[in-house]
Amino acid sequence: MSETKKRSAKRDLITAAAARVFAERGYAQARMADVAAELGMRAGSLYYYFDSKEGLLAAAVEDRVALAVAELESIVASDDPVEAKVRRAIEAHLLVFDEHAALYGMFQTEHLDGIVPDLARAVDERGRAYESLWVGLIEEGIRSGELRPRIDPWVTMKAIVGLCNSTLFWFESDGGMSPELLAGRFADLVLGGVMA
Amino acid sequence: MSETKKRSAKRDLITAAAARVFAERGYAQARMADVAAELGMRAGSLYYYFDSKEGLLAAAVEDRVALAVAELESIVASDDPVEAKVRRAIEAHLLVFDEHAALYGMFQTEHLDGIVPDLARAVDERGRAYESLWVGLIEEGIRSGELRPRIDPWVTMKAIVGLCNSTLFWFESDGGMSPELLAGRFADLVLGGVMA
Amino acid sequence: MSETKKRSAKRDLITAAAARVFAERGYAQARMADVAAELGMRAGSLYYYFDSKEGLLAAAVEDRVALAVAELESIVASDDPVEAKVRRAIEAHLLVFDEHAALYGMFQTEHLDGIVPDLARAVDERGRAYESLWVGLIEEGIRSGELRPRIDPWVTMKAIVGLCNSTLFWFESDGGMSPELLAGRFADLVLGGVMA
Amino acid sequence: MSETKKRSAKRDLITAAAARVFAERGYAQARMADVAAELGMRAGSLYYYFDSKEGLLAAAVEDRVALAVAELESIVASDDPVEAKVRRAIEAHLLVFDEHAALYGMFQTEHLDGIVPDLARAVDERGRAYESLWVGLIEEGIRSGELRPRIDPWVTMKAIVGLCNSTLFWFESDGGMSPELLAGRFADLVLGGVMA
DNA sequence: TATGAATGAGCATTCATTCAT
DNA sequence: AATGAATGAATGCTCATTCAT
Repeated sequence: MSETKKRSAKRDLITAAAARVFAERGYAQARMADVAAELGMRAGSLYYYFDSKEGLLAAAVEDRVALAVAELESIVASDDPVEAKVRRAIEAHLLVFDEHAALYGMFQTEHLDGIVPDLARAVDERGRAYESLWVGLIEEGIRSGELRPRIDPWVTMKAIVGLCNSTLFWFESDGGMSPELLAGRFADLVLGGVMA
Repeated sequence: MSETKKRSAKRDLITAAAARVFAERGYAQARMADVAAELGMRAGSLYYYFDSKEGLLAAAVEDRVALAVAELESIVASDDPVEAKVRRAIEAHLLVFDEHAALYGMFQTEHLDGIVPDLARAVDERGRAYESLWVGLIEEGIRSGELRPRIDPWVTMKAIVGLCNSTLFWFESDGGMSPELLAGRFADLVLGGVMA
Repeated sequence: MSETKKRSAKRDLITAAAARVFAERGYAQARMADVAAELGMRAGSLYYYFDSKEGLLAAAVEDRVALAVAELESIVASDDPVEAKVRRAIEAHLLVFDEHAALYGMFQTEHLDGIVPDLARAVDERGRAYESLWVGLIEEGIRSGELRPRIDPWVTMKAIVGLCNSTLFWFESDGGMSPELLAGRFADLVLGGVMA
Repeated sequence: MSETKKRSAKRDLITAAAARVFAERGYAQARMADVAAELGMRAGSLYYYFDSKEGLLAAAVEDRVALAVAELESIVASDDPVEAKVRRAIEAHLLVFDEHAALYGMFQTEHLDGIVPDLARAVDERGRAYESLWVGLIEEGIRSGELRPRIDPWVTMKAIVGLCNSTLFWFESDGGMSPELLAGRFADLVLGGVMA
């Protein structure tokens, strides 16, 4: 049991390192030796914990995908007005990204379907679920009169999610601005636009 | 001259094919044989036109990067009101992306600095120039009173550009919606927000 | 006939260029394009004159190998005293080398048996004939009492020929010393040694 | 430490095999697979010990070049009469060649400057040092009256060194004659010539 | 006669993976 | 649990060679 725990802890260390390395250099450019070096180990040793590079990628990704969906689910289900929900959802999105930037970066930048098709499919499904929740939220706002009746819920969702996702390519929370503040600005833009 | 033209035309065919293949599978996963096959050729033949895989990537990218910057430049320099400029700029962005989706996709999804550092640097510079133009446009709007005085020009620029860039991951113009229409929706969102 | 002559003349130009290029870069490192460039042509054009790179090598070598043997033959057959014959033979050797340095350089420096076995065998035979003539000359000198009775004819031959051959690695007649002068010094050394 | 020793020992085995293969087939014609096969390994495995084919060549050559120079240095510095020094130097030359024929063969027969310029330069310098020692020895003999005053030290050096070097192309100590015996004959020739 | 274009075989090199220790 | 060593498949690249024009 203690052995098992130690092994599991080490696995976590490795997946974390892998997520970092994969995100930084790209999955294809990253070598197993790079991941191992990050941990002061040798490439061969990783195979004591994982079957393959793809397996390592899968493990690095698998557990953490569910988080964002669950969070958004609870936000949507709450009794807040839609405006508040949108604000909270955007903030939640950026906070998750901020914490797991390396991980989510891989979803955007890697051609995972050519590498780990099963995993890619699973991730895709999660993504669709996430998008559905957003669409539902927007439709709720339109129905309740809080959002403009003429906006296209699906396009709007794509815009908001795309906007949030794009932070992966440039935002670093240690760069002066907090993710919460950035989320506020984004929400302002999305809700009220820039026109005077 | 005719020979030169033919050669140049073939080079263009190859770079186009390369951009497609690189964008689809990712630069690292793409084999020279894939690019060649796209043209009914064999891998070795590509070396008659290009020195290396990296050279092919560079050629595929190089010439076309300047376009977007030039276009935005002329839009910003025009006499339109800022609102119209923003609308036109967003539309121009999406139109360029629609036409060269494969190409611009690579900028987002590949870790080019690890592969072709010089090219990556050059592309980066263009990107910064593009962003500067947007920031200038937003500041102009604030000064003229057309845009809200409290918005942060840089963050707003990042939001708009990120929003437009994110279409690379999902938008296909043959999917029912024209890029012009999508651009209009995006401009509505950016300018006026979603609140009723 | 005129056509044939022109073709033959061109073939000679090509073999000369090939000998030069092969000797300079080594047969394996030399590309057909290098040989062609030496003549302001393209690689493919050489195949109008020669079947293959090996054929080109063979042609470059073939005709000229007989020269040295024939010359030495006539020297040995003459009525001069052995000392004079040795002097003349050494000079002839260096003169041939000086004129066809590129060509003979290839015999020494290339692993021709791994590349053109038939040619290598033919060249080898010529070489043995050449050596036999030298051995005969030395034996003649011993018999006649002109050369020391205790020297080993074969080893002596190897020494003399090796000595002459070694000039290929350093001697250039435009470097200040004439091949005739060098031959004289070599003959002095071979005949009388260096001891006071 | 033991690990390091084992690794180093293996590296030596590989460089030895490489020297053999390179000398036999020529560097360009030799495949990494050939070198590996000589050791019962596969080509890829060599890269665990060396960076590249060129690196392997460099390693094969590097350490062993200094030997001959050092040996000649000590001979020249001794108190023997010049005649004895010359005899010893020739013998040393042939003995080194006999032991490392494969290695030194490459210096003569490969166009190393086109392949590993740095290494070629380094080897060249050693060669010049070696020649300088010989020239010095000959000048010493002339000054002391042991050698003829009229001989040209540099040409004489080239002759002696060239003579010794030429053995690389034919001499094999298991062919009946010992290198020591051959060296003796060469010294007789060099010192006293062949004339009766 | 010469060339531009294309080919395909060959080879160096990389790297995930295995395995005895 | 980890490593050093070895492997083999994959792939970029070179270059002799072919051939239609």
